[in-house]
Amino acid sequence: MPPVSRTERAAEAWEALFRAQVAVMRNLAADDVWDELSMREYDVLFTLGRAPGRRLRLHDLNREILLSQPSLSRLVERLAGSGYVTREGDPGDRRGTVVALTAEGARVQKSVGRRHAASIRRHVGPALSEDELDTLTELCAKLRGAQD
Amino acid sequence: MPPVSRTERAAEAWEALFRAQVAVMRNLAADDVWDELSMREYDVLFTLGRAPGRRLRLHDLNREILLSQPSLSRLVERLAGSGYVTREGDPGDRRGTVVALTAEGARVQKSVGRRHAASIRRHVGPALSEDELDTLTELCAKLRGAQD
DNA sequence: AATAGGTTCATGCAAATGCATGGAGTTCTG
DNA sequence: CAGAACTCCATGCATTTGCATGAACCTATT
Repeated sequence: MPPVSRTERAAEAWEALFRAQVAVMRNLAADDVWDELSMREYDVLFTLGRAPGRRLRLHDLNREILLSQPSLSRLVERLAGSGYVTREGDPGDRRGTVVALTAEGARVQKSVGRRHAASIRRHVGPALSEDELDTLTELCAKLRGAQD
Repeated sequence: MPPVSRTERAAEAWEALFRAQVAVMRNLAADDVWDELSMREYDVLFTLGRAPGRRLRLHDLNREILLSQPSLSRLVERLAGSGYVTREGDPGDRRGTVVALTAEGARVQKSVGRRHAASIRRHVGPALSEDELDTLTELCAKLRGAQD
């Protein structure tokens, strides 16, 4: 067996992470829980729900969501049209737009989230031991923390 | 500290994996290596390059690529227009379309792939130790293997 | 062997996405 | 403090995507 360089290990790890994400995502997407919200819409509402005051600047939201700035702008526009979020100017920086989760948005997020969590339990839970799940969480957090 | 259920561990692990994927992906996308191919196009050419005979049925390709069947069909159509792949009927199953990497397609894939690998080395390599990279690879492979 | 049911792929069409750009506001600089 | 440079967001426009559907083919049942 030839020696494996750090570069090769990094490439392997990323490849494995990416493919695992694709495989799991496909199964999660196939589960019948996305009747009220698309996955991306859910991601936005979920991220807002975690934020202090259930509100975020559009720009900050954009750092969590893998979507271009104009696309996120329009996704939020649609969510506002559905009554799930509101958009108001930031008094502290008048360029900014603050996106806030509404009560209805929180309700829908929780409703979908409950079913989504069950879906994750089914697809991810049985794949690894509890220790392995913890290790995976730790390594992914570390990897994420090292970005930019 | 309250006890943590298996369901919660699974949700945490998936959340961490997903967020890490987003963060790394963002950095990889920002690197200046995508002038000849988009990331999705690269993914298709890369996947074909690994396949036996550098060719795959469209349906099999679709299992590796996170894209709907019609979208992949048209992405392959565009790649064929660029001369990077060919499409021919499968003699064994005349419903099928076999997508094959051309020499030019392989050349472009390698050219982009070299720079992409360097990009991965920079963004993923320093984040974890070599043992941790190996562990991450192993856990992701196991997770992926447990899907469907 | 005929028919029903399933599989694989392509196409019409509406919706979503990204890029380029511009306007409004903020911060930096000399 | 004037103006240049930068930041944040929205909009026009072309491209890409997904959904619904249909055509062609394969397979199983009787």
